[in-house]
Amino acid sequence: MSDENLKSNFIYDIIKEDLASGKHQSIVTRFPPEPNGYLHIGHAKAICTDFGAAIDFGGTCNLRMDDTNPSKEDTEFVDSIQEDIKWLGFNWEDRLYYASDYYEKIYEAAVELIKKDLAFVCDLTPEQMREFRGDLQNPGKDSPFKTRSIEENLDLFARMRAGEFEDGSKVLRAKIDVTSPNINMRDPVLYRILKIHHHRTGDEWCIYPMYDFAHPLEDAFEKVTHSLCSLEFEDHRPLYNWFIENVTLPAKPRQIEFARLNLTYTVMSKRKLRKLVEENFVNGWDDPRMPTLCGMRRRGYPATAIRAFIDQIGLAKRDSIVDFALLEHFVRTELNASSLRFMGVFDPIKVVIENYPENHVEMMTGINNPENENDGTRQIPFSRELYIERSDFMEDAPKKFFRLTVGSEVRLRYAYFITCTSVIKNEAGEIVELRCTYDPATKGGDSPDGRKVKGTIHWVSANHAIDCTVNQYDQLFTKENPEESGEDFIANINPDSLTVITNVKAEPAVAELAGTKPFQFERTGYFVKDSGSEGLVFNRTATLKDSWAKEVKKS
RNA sequence: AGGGGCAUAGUUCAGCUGGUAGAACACCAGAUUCUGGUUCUGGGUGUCAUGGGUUCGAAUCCUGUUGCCCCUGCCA
Repeated sequence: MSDENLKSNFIYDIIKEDLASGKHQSIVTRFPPEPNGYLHIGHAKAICTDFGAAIDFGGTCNLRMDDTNPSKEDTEFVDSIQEDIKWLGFNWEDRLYYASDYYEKIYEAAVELIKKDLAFVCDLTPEQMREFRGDLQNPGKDSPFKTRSIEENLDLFARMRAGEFEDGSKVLRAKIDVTSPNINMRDPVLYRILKIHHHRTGDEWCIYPMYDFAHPLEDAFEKVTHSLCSLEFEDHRPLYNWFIENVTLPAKPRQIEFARLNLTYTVMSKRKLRKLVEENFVNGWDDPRMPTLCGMRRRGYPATAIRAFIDQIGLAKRDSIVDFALLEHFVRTELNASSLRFMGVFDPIKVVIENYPENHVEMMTGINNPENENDGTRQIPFSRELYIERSDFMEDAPKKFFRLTVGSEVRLRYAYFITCTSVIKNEAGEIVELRCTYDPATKGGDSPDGRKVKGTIHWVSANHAIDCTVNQYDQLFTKENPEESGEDFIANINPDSLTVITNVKAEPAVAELAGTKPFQFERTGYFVKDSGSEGLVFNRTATLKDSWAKEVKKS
């Protein structure tokens, strides 16, 4: 990519500079997820940033499972993570790495620090360590074990590895500065004892390195040049650099932090997402209302839309909340270009065309996708009895209502002009049927006399309609920021985030074509077949923009 | 209170070495349209957090202030 077309952000500025100055000939980045949960749209920002920078500058990006805490991790997640990244369209080729593959080297690094008198084995309990650490106002105090000899530390650390001590009884700590105003520098823990089975190394290890120690080493082993992470690690950077300086390493990576993605009407933290799943506020991690990548995939969001979205939001250091409408914009843009079109009636009223012959059926030709001729056409059966959308008829219609009212003429898409002559109601006063007449000369939807109609509405033939089920998804939360001013986000869950409609009346073509790719129910929205259901079950990906709804809201 | 960060349209971001601000989305108005969709045209809605300073000239440089975020796991 040429420089002019490159997006402008502070990280790209740094990379350009490093390349121009000759500090690096080419760049290496990495995406380092911990395999302890499902990826969400926030991770997509990191993925697009890490892989994207490598692509834009002709470098490489590694995928690295940061599996240093066996108590939380599982192979289930290493599989789903790879699936999601592939789906987004990124390729790590043969560069799939695991922190656990470096355990021996990380151990050696710890030994090197001990030998340099820069690390020691500490017997303080977690509670004691907290006391000794001090707090934001007060400096910490040295551990009484900090004075152990190098030989004793070497011996003790080897025995920690050998499994001689119980979980929590000892840790290895760096000797830095317990009085540092940066709490991360107050002799941080390097290794802890965890007699837990690891999903890859099994029972080979009972001591595991902490993130702060392992991460800079992993980056250096892989000769990562730019290690991109989120803002909360800014305070850890001095520690990151301390390890890079004090351990003998093949490279000196640079950590750069950027702001995470936040989106309106959703939550992004793992803890909160887990709560939604575990307490059944949603139906699993891939529930289409979830901001997880698997959820969005099931919802029908195209990967290309997510990438375009991430591209648009930019990269910076300030905390922000991106408008969900921007994501939807890219989803609609993508889907408008690629979706098949069908007609489906969600809330039917029966229409009888009084002057149309009984038992007669005509086939009308519909265009499958006006944005792409190659998608061809289909045949749609038309007959005397039809269904139209309840909202497409009004008895006392305002002037701007361009749909069906008594005495007005509208076009039935791809069929005829019809005029409503009367309304039939039940005892409760509800409309149960509309009687209409059609103009035979308008077949196909055009009038030979050049007469115009203000509205075009969709329809299905009552006898030919097939029933399908539609999951109508809406925002999971009622507030842009569900945890505004410390509110419990659970209290702001939208009770109407899912509406299931079991008897949507659809044209027959839906049965054969709608399962193959995303489609649009014309005038309604975009849909995909639900991957978790049998039969004709569709998830609403997004509604179409609706300027009439806006008009109604105004008055 | 200590440390680390961040403040530019409603929102997310551009704005390089100083020349009174732009994009996308959102929003408003109109045109086109056999989807009230799409497309097209027009509209900037801003004390560049704030006070002071340097300068002919400051969103850009210096400085004071305020606001917001993060940090006291043997999590990452």
